[in-house]
Amino acid sequence: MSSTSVCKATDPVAPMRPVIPLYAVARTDVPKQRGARCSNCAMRTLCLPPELSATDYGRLDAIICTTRHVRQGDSLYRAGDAFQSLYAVRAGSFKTVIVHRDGREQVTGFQITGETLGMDGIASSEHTCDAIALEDSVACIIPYGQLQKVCNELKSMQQYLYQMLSNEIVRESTQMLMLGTMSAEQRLAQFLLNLATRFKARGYSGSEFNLRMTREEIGCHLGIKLETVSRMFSRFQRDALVETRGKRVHIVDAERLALV
Amino acid sequence: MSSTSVCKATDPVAPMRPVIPLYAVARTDVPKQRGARCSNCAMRTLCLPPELSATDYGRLDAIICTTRHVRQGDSLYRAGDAFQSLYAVRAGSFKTVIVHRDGREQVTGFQITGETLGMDGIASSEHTCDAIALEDSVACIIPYGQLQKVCNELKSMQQYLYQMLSNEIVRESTQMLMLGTMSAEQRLAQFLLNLATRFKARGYSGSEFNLRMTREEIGCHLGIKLETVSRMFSRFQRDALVETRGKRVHIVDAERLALV
DNA sequence: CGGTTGTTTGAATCCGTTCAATACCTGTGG
DNA sequence: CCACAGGTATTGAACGGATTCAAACAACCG
Repeated sequence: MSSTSVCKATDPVAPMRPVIPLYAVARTDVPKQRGARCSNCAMRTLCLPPELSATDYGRLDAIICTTRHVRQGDSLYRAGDAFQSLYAVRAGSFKTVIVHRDGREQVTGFQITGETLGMDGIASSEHTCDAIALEDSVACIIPYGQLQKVCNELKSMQQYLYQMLSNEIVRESTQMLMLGTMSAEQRLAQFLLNLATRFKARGYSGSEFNLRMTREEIGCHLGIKLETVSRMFSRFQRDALVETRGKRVHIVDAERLALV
Repeated sequence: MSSTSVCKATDPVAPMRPVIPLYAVARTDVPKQRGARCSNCAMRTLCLPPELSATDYGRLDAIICTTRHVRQGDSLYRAGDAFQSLYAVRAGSFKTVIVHRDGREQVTGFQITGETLGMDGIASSEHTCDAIALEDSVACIIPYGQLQKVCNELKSMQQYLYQMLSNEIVRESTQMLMLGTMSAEQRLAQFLLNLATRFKARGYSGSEFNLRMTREEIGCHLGIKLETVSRMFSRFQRDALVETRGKRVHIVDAERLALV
């Protein structure tokens, strides 16, 4: 999620191996801040195409020059906001939520370091969901108009953007499969294994981590009630698949968990 | 869905007002066929950006020159197939299905005339779902590589492609909301109203139409069992919201149906 | 330290599933 | 043309997984 230098530093777990060092980030909630550089960002392997030259990075540095600090619970953008930029999570984590007229809420995704936000806004020039910080977080601002210009000259970047959009489509399809066909137990198992994979890809432990979201937010993502989430955690504990203590998660037997 | 000249012509309902005339299409299942022309296709307002010049259309005609006829039940592409083209439905209709290792199936969407297929394949150069024809259908083949070239010269087309991808993301988010938060009754109501809107946008009746999919396929899309779909149809009938006779649907009271 | 928020667990209830039987529709072949 | 077959749709009754409501507990913050 974040390096120890960022945010509240109350996390004694995930950053034990700070494999991906990040710049120190002031805790003040300054809306924008210069100084971010793609060219030497530790996250660049996650949000940029792999084969970029030094001059390519220079071009991106000229575009993505601001970051935004978002306090826990605050929004990066809200449904209805004019779409102007994509965002990359530089530190911390977010949830994206769509709210129906009648108040129904669905968490459409959780985004951690190196993942991208805001692609829903391209269609209608308006965001269709809220992006809320799960902890004090930092996002890189990627102005869409300028990104397009870069894409016109940098074909690999253009291709990468198409792929990111398509990836989001595939991710959501998978989530639909989960919501449409799986039991509460299976949904939670898949959710934990998916999170584990993403943490591992970032150099953190894939078996021990801290959840940044509440049981309610997990339930709202998986289409089940928070009580059910809690019951399933208890069941996993009983069956020696996962150990939990509050937000702390230890996946004991990933293989069996996948077969639930 | 299709004009009377296409397919089995067993549909006495939807094409009663053939507002969108289509070219006659031979019933033989020829894999590819020349002769399609974007410039004078009746569907062009649906799958292309609005403000194109004659020369712009000429460019597209040079690219999208083949169509493919797909028999009911046959696939346009399958999960694992190499991604090479996007597809636009020219006549008929399709469903897209993801199949989990364990056999679980989820219908991620239904595509009718003028809608687009295949965007899931961009991410990994492989399709991730099956696209199956619900009736004898015709799809325009849009070679992705060549489309990219056109996009590089035709900015409005490029923007449109980005928007189409984003639109798909938004559509899937909405579907997730449905799967995650709504009762069986509400899901079916929303589904029917959504279909009605799309038919209406194509010049057909928004209150009377024929379903092209079975109860099982509807259920598989809505995350409920086919028996439940049937029960909800019966409930709507009892409450004078919708009248059905097999695949024939008449939405009697759309306002109340939306409030279910 | 007290108040707030988040988590766990139990018991009763309910919605959707499962299993099963019957009816229907459509295309096929006698 | 009618009868038949096979897939599709409807309906009932019993069951079960998830929800609801409620209460107790734990963790966190000012």
